[in-house]
Amino acid sequence: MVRMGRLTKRADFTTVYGKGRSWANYWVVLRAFPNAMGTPRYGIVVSKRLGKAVMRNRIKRRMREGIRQLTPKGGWDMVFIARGPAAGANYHRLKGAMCELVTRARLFRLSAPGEGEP
RNA sequence: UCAGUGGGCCGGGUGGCCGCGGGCCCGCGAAAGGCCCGAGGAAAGUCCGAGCUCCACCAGGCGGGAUGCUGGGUAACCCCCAGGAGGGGCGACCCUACGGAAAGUGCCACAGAAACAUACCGCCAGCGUUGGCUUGGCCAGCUAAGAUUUAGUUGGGUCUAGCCUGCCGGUAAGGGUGAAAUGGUGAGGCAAGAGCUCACCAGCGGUGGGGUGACCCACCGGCUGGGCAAACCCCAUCCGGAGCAAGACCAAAUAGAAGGGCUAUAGGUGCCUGGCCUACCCUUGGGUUGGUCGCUGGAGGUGGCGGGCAACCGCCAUCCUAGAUAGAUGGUCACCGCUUUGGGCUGGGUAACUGGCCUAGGGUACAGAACUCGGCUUAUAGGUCCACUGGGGUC
RNA sequence: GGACCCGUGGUGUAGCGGCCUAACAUGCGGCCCUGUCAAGGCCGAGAUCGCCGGUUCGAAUCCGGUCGGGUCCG
Repeated sequence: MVRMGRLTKRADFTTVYGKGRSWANYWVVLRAFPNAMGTPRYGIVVSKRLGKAVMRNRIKRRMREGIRQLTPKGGWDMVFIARGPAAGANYHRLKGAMCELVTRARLFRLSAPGEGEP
């Protein structure tokens, strides 16, 4: 994931948290809010409650890989928050959970249909 | 072969597809392309010690902290090595906050005579003494037989012996306790006892010898009075404080905001003093909360030679080996290792036992650099190597 | 990343090395009071003092280690 496509500042996270809508399932919470730059940006939150540093880094790497496989439409800031059961989920289950949330939020690009199924 | 002790090392591999960070080259370019590099033994806990940066600087004191057998190593250390002492183990070997209780203060609950000052109970009876009782002798009086005398009885004013009580004295052996009781055991000795004497052991002091030293060995001497300093403390040695969110620079931004103190006044990183420095300082409120540097080549790794018992040190050669910043070093699939459980086939051996192949299933740890090193501590599936100890068997 | 603080009944706090078999408040259970509830009164239960070692005759307390919570920084 290129630097431009990431949420890096505390303020960006606060904005998405405060003003954005949210969707959730058993593993992941998605919060999203439109931005002004026309390209999507992503953020990942893994709480310290999910494990030690090795476990948290593994979850973040799997979620980054999941985001890389998605092609949503631009102009939105999205924050994926891992919930407790995500610590025990493998990559495919996490990707499926993230795809489901993006589909429900109708953030997939219209020109690339059929990306919904994991 | 079984059980164990000490030390070292490894801690998955190969391939496909899709990706990430950094450096260099080529580009106008953070684009595309090419080449190279990219987690650990603990990266962890942040428990010690340093480098580095800032606090303007210097000196002294107070306060505080740390260490604590000896000698070395090191930049330094609560680290490491070697040795001593004490303790544990049959042994290889292991463990130890291991200075001082004759500098002072404090504490030692309950129990106990008593917890550190010597009293109490008890034991002894040589000498003196108060009172009482008993036995025997002596003396005096009375009564009976009556010649001195004998017997009985009364009285102690006298002596002796014993007992009780009190004072004085000799003792520290004994005193159900307690975690701990004034050296221990045995023998002699004594009025009773006691290192009072003797033998052995433990402790103390002295002399001589060995060792750099902790300490050890030998001889001699007199005779010995508790524990706790991870209680305050004393002694010796060491330590200024904070920490890379240290700190420096660039850009942007609010506002020239309010209050207070101003020539010995304010400030100067725990406090005080002195020198000295700054001229403005302090408090409140507000703004920025972006980028670059610090940032990775270092008490560095590997090999050889030399010194040293060792830790380690010196010289030479050679190598460059992570630098992220919502935080890279991966995701996924397949196969193979390793290990373990069950089943089947099979080899060696009389047997106990031991090996090979196939198949089904399980497991494959602890854990992620964040300024950098040296240590310590803690976590860790499994595997492997070396040296050694004890028991059993065979030759 | 760094610097610190705290662990004692369900909860919030006390607690001189021996009087600790651990105190107080609140909460909990039962009884009394009341027509009923609250308040009040009486009684009771509830703690391996986070865990593991060490010092001491003796540890909640002193000293190490470890685990779990929490706070602060520019």
